[in-house]
Amino acid sequence: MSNNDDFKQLDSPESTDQSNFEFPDEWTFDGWLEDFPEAIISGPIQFPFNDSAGTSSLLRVPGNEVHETVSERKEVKERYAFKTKSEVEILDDGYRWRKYGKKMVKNSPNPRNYYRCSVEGCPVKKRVERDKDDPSYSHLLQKVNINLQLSHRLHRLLKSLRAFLSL
DNA sequence: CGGCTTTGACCTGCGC
DNA sequence: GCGCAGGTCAAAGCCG
Repeated sequence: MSNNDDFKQLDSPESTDQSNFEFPDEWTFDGWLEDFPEAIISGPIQFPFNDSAGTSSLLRVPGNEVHETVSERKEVKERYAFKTKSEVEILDDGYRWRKYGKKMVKNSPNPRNYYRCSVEGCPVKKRVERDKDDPSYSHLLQKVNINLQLSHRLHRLLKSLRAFLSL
């Protein structure tokens, strides 16, 4: 599987509203945490690259199954995982989030919070959990259908990634 | 009053 | 089948 080809399939609509989106200064991205079990199980592909926030990493977490055609891939719920450093639980990423659940999870002193996009018809969900070792970090796992709108943040990360890969 | 959070209950998948 | 853990639901309450 070619990583570059894979990402070329992720064409998301870019509305006028989204095009001017900028990262808040408080967002910093760090390297991927090795101990994020879900990503490791799914077979992570890591793409290090730079953007305006400094050295960054984006981890795409594909489904366990390999889908060879575009139509098959469109049925897959894509997941994106981040580690962000911020005291703020919900960053302004252009979505309106509604919290729908909170659970204590095994092997972590911190609860995991579940959010869904509160705009009608918007299928995006995310999970946010504080790092057990450094509470100033949050793990964020975002689920989005690839043939629907990506978040502003993902969109920009993907753009940076494409630029990096095309060098 | 509308939109949100809270929180216990419920559902589901998985390992044994 | 059973128990556990993760994910979701939905009623109640809060707040601007």
